[in-house]
Amino acid sequence: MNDTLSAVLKTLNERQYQAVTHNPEIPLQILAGPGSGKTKVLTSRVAYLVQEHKLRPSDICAVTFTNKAASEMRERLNLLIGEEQTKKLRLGTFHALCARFLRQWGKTIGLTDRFTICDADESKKIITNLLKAYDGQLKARRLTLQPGEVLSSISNAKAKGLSSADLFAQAENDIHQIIAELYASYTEALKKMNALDFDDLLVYGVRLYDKEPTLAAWCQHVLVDEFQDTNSMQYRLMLQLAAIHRCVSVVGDPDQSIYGWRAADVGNISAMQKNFTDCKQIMLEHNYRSTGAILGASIAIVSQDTSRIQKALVTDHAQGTKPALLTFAIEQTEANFIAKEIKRLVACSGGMLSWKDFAILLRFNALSRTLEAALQKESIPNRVLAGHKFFERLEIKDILAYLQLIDNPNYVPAFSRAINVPSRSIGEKTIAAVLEAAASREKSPMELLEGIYEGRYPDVKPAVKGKIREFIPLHQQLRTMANEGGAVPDLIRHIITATRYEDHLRKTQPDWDTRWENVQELINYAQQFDQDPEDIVELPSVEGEDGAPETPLRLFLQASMLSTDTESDDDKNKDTNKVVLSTCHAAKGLEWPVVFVPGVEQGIFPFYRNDDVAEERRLLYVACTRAQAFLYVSYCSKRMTAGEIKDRTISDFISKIPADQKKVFDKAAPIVGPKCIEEVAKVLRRDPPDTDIVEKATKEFGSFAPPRENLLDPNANIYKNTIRGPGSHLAFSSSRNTEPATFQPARMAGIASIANPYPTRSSSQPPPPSQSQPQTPHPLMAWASNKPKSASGPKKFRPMPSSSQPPAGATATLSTFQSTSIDSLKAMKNLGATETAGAPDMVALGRGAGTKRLGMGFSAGGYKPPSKRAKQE
DNA sequence: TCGCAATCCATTTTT
DNA sequence: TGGATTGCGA
Repeated sequence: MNDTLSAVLKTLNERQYQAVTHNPEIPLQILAGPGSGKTKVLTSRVAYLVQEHKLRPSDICAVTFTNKAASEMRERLNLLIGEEQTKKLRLGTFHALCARFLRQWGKTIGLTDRFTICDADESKKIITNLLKAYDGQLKARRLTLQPGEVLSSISNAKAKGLSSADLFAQAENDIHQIIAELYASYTEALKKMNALDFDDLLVYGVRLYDKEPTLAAWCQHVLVDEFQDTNSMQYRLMLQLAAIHRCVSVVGDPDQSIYGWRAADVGNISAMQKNFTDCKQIMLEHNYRSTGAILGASIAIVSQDTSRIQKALVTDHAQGTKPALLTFAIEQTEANFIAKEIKRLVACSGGMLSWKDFAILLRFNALSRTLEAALQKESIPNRVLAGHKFFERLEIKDILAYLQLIDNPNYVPAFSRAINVPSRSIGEKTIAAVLEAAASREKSPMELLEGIYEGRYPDVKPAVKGKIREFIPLHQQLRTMANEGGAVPDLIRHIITATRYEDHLRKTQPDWDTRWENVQELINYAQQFDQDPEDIVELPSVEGEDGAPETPLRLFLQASMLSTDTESDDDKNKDTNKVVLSTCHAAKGLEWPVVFVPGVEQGIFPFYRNDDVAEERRLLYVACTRAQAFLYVSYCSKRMTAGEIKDRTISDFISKIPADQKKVFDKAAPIVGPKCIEEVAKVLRRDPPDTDIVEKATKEFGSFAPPRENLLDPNANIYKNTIRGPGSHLAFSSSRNTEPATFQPARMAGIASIANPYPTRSSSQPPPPSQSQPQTPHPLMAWASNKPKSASGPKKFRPMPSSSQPPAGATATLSTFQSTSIDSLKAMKNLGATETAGAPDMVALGRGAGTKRLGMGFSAGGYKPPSKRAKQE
């Protein structure tokens, strides 16, 4: 066992240690509450298996729920067992692992190795086309059927292992029957174009091991993270992988099961106990993340679920600040409050908290609009987690379509897209004609076009021959390049040159410049991928059944299709100091010192379209348990819904908390004084801020008191009575009635800027004293002096001027690391870490409040929120 | 086939 | 309210 691992083992509590070192031969279930260090345990267990039990990494299969979790695990393991070993692990999502297995052994069940992975968008398009055949029938019966509906029904069926015949047999009405029929024709369509959708990866994976169980012989140990969110196909896969050696470790938390809508089945936890009768269960109930008060409130919420398995959750942390439960008149007020409150906490903490320490967690993405606007208005840098994904952007899909088509000329979605990009005046009609003609000759659409081009086949009805003069030779060239093992970046460059893609973007897209940058980023990604391909470890080969050697192109396409969050492997985003806006779902597994959960209203929590109320409750629980030190739950009495302002009521999840537990929330935002901050520093394991700064700021601020009155009045100046002294001119600007700002000259430049956390946008206000202390800019200066952007100002993210970077050599001290973070592992490894005195490293506050969505992750500059058409088609 | 304008519609979560 | 879809004319 190496030093790093033994150092980590020493940091574990008894239960954690027990879990890590548990006999590998005996199946293990770890039920781990939020913040109980489950990832640490799982990772350490892998390391332990390798180092103590001498398992070969290539014989270990570790499954995560997201790619992000996989790369986080990979990163931790790099430190624990070294990159060399980590690379050999079979680590990834079920989907990614299955893709790998199927490439290798797919022939066993009649798949070709050339299959294309079809993403949800493309699936939807296929369904939309198939649905057309039912137009008349549906209309006649006055029924409507959305493609999305059909798709999710099919997806659900697949996740449960139901065939179209099964679905048909179960059908209770016409709609069900039609869906079952569509399922059948969809399956056939995919088969014809040699494509697998996401669910198919699992379905065929299971089929593979059903047919050939020995193919799992390599697998000495299976580990599954987020086990409560596995669906029945995934569970079956786990069983199959474990069938031979029966060594399994899973980690999960039934309270955090929030993917039922994706056919996840918590029942797998008890199913596992039946399948492995000797299964050992270890509970991790010690929370290292949150204060007692936050845990108390969270438990008060989740324990309303009477069917829930009782589980304790304890913490060593202080009770801390009570979570706030706030009411607002309307969403704008709520959003404005949150923005101001973020600034207040940054100020009151003397800069110990910075933008990146705040998260606003939402039930659904659309709620972010008001908040983005409010943050923007306050010049608070922010980013939307998830949002639009890089690989879903129009310009990226255009290029990918060409690449997919080279790899698989039968893949209709790629064909339909590439053929008319840039526009060759080949529309829907023509494409339909080509597809039909191709089908009748049993050729791929590309083969047919080549035939037409060479005059071997007659042209189709809307003539196409003249329009493909350049397209066909281009395609042939690309195919040759690819077959000869050409590098993907070269292929892409060839595509964009030959199609004059840049011109095309310029002509068709208003924001062509950022799109063009994204294309460049795609090339970069491909380049990087070429040098450092994942999946290099061979799976055992099967006589005569192995897949063809992977071309760089195929590996690239597979990774692209399966990659959702590209940001994780992109370091650029890691150190961005921004407030995070995220859905509650996407926040799973993450934590922040301060968390806001707005919109806790009936209809949103629980979401009105979800029948599974218990799941919605757990979702709120997940959101609340992300918070380390401060938690704000809020709701509005009115909210704009469906274009109309409607009355709203507080969520049952809050109002139905039994009376004796009601005190878990405070009806007002907390008073954040020096003592509170000291406690927070402890919880966050950070150095407390300079008491001088806090004291001075406190004085200037009066009481550090939050707004306490009349939140229900949309025009209320909620800060009016709580901020005194120089701060009093800082009228809270709600939507309309901004009080006239009477400026009081700053007394001392440095302090004034601290005391002025709420700069108004009023034109009567002179510019803040920003240049006053260039040598030692106070942390708070950055935002305090951050001039509001003009209303129509550029939305682009501007990189920080180098002058505001942290001073060279400023390294975080050991104590600032959070105990279980990657950083701390690095720290343990790198014991030479420099200690730096004093100054909190908060200088790097971002300027310019550009919203940057994380999903794209590639270009550091210039992402614009997706425009209407960005969504492509 | 494409671009613009009128119209309609209604707010989820993601591998 | 904004956005997405549909329908029309060039």
